[in-house]
This record gives sequence, C-alpha cells and structure tokens, in this order.
Amino acid sequence: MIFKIFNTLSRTKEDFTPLAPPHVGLYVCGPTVYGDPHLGHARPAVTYDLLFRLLMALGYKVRYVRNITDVGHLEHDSDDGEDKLQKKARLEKLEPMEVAQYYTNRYREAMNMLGVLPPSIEPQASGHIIEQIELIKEILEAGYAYQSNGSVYFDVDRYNADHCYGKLSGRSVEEMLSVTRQLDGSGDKRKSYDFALWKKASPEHIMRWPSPWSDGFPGWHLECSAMSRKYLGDRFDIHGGGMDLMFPHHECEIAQSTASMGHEAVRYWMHNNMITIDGRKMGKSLGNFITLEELFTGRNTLLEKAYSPMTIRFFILQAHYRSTLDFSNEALSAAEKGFERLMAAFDMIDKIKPAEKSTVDVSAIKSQCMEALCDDLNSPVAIAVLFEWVKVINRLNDGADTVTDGDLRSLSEQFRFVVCDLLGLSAEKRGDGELTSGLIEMILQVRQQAKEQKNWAVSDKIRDELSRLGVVVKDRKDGADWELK
RNA sequence: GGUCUGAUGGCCGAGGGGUUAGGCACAGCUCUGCAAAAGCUGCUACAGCGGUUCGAAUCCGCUUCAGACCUCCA
Repeated sequence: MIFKIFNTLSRTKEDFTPLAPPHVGLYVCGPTVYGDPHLGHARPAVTYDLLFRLLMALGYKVRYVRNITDVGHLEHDSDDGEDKLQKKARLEKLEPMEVAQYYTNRYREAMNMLGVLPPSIEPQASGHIIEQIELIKEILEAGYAYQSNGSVYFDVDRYNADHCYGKLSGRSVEEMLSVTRQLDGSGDKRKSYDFALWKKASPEHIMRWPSPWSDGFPGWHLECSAMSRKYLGDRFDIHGGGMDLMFPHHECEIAQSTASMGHEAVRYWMHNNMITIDGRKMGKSLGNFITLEELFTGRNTLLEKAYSPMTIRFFILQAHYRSTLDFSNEALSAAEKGFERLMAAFDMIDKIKPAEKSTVDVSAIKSQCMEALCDDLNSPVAIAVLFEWVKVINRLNDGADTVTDGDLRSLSEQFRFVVCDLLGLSAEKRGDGELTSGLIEMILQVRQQAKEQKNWAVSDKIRDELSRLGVVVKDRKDGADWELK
C-alpha cells in the first residue's frame, strides 16, 4: 500500500518513497517549554503520532525525533530582548533549567495521557550547543553569514542569489523587504530579513554559552537544523510542524541546511493546521488557549465540563490534520459521545456469540482504514469506516446478523489494530478487575431473578444503585449488559 | 498592503464533475414492566453571481465574508 503525503514544497499529494527503506527519518518541531501544554500542542503531537504509528504499520523502521526547545527564543527581535525562559525564571525565582524541566515533565505527562507515543529521540536544544556552533561555522565558511558586534547573522541576500529563499512559504525577498518591520536595536543586521544564527548575550542574560564570537546563545531556527542533521543525517524523509512555523522557522531551516551542505535536507514537509476558538487561532499570543490540564479537569470558564484525554484525541482525529479544527463545547461533547459509542462497540465484540455462518464480510476493515490513512492521513474517513462497523457489531449483538467464530476473531483483531495500534485510542473507564466484574455479574443475576418474579421495586433499586456507582445497566431480552460510566 | 487558505445540512466535520460520507442533535417506529441501550426510518447541505459542460457542491472568473502567515507561537 502506498502512502500519499501532502508535501508543502509542491503543494500536492505525493507518493511517499523513503530515502533508505525500510528506514524512515521523521523530525517534528516540539514545544518551547516555558508554559503548560495547551490544546494547540496536542494537535501536532497527535497528528505526527498517527503518522509514526502508520509508518510502523506499513513496516517501516522509523526514527522519530521531536525536539524540546529549552534554550528559549528572544521575546523581541532586538538585541536587548529577554530570553523567554529567563523571563519566566526571573518571575518565579527559579533556575531557567528548572523551569524548562518542569514544563518538559508537564508536556510529557500530558502527551502520555493523550496516548502519544514517546519519540525515538527527544533532544534538547541546550544539549546541542556545540553542534549548533559547528553549524554556524560551516555557514560562515560557505560565505552565507556575517559577524556583527559579537553576533552572527544569516546573509539572506547572498543566499538568495545562489538559492531560492522563500520557496516553502511562497515569499520573495523583494516583497519581504517592503513589509518587514524595522525595529530599533536591529542595527547589527545588514537587512531586516537577515536572521540571527548567534546572538551576543547582554550582561544580565543568564542563559549563555561561550563561542568563537561572543558569550551568547544560538539563534531561533538553528537547533532544528543541527539536531535533525545529527540524528537523521544530511538528508532525511519527513519534517513536520505547525503551519505557523512555515515562515520564518522552516524557511530558515531550509536556508541553513542548504547553506551549510549545499543541498536541502528535507524531502517531504508536512504542516498541520491550527485549532481555532471562535474562528480564531488558539495560541499564546491571543491568550485564548485552554491548557490540557484545564480540559481534563474542566477548570476553565470556557469549558462547560471536563473532557477526557481520549475524547480530546478522538476530537483531533475526527478532523483532517490540514483543516482548521474549531473548538467548542458542542463539538467536544459530540466527540465524547461518539468516542464512547465506538468503545462500547469495541468492548461488545468479546460478548458476541459465534454462529454457524457469517452474514457479514469482515475481511476488509483493516485494509479500508489503512487505505484512508494512506491517503494523506485521512483519519476522519478511517473513523467513518469504524462507525459502519459499530453498527454491524451492535446488530451482531442483537442477533440481527451473525458471524462464525473465526470471523469474530478476525473482526476483533482488526478492530483492535485500527482503534488501538493505529489511532492510538484506548478505553479509559475500564478499571474492571475480575473482582469488580464478578461482583457486578453476580448482582445482575440477583436482579434478573427479581425481574423474573416481577419484583420491579428490587430490580429498579439495584439498577439505580449501580447507576449511582457508575455502572450503566442495559437490559436485554434475557439478562443485561453493563458498562462503566 | 503582500502571500496563502477556506466558506458544506441545527452543530462538528469528510469528499470533491453524475451515485448515502461519518459523528452529534432532533422526530417517528421496533424492542422493553418502565427507563436506558441498540436497531430501523426520516430530516439531505455544499456563501452569492456569472461561465465551461449533456451534467457543477466539485472546474474557471468575479463578489462577499472569514482565517493564517508576514513578530515568539503547535
């Protein structure tokens, strides 16, 4: 099965062919760890987690690198800007690395709850200062950078003369010149669109490292070029990130890689779209973000209730990654209901009684879902396929359709593969150890006897009490199903 | 101002020249002691105006509206 991937470079879907099969190199821009992870962070994490899982399912050996930006970027494009991490540290009277560590932990916890698999390598920018300095040296030697007052800047004009700056985002240097802001304090740069490779640190700047040029810190875009190269090589397959990083971040990465090596590093660029709220991008700058913890606990005035991590994951997967996804309580609640119905059917499979012959063809569940995902990660269609089968599973449970023992096992296996392995969804409300389920079964048997004696008072009391404890009873003709709420 | 993207039923969201996406909500029916669950049925949309075509939600043009990027941002 061929995986089709939308390459931002060509703006078309292309057949994915790895550079060195069966190996695939995947690099994704991770978070800057200076704040609690929010819903916006969940989108790329879940998207590229799905990609990671799909590539593995296709038989590739994937090295997935997702960085942690702990060096911090400048708050403003000026020489006296304060490091984001440093600012936070000053406010909280903590070491900058303490802040970075705290939010790194928070990020990992949240991702784990969302069922996001840990990447193969999670390199930290602060641990790769040497590699970044080496990369700057190479760019300087190649003649695409210049020193200025202890800082080093990338020479966009020089680069643009030999290569094309702006190919990813579709911008031209001319038009950038006319709109780029002229900021005070950027006098060290020759052109407004030149970007920093190394910044000299002001005396009060805490996060600093020695370099041939000054005590300072690496530029904003350097770490991804340096770390992707270190772990994935001069050329690698896929680079992903949010659409908002396309310019300038990814454009600069391309320039840095090309300037230092003479060729591009990345073969396929992928960009996930944003999560919006009231039609506007959810993000730090607008201050309209909802943290994942707030989502999980419901503690935010925008939230009508708490939503479970898996509901969030399902919500994200129900939209295509290149579409904006609009947040609302209605949309989250709909996702929650849908997810619960999906998982209820999934649990139901084990309770279906096999029959002599099958009235349904279960052979294509997995392949249909794989086909959808191979079409540029079309998870909404894969989920639609699953819902077709939810209906079938319920009919099987009602006896309206039948399956043989073999088909039932195949159905169960395929469903598990798609739901758990590919989509990364897992049941949350299980917690039913043998003792718990045994007790519930026993109580339901007592209730069944009461029902047979038409003792509705007792039977309703049992049902109500169980309901109060979170056990939902679903009566059938002969007995009852139950699930934990 | 420049570059780009989008506008789908009550809501969320796929698709993308002729054929039911799917989910949620809603209504009716079946089942049922009641309720819930489940099943069946119904509601059937593609911003507006032109054009191409046997046929357009889908292609082209214009208009309106919205958003993203051009500054750190997932």
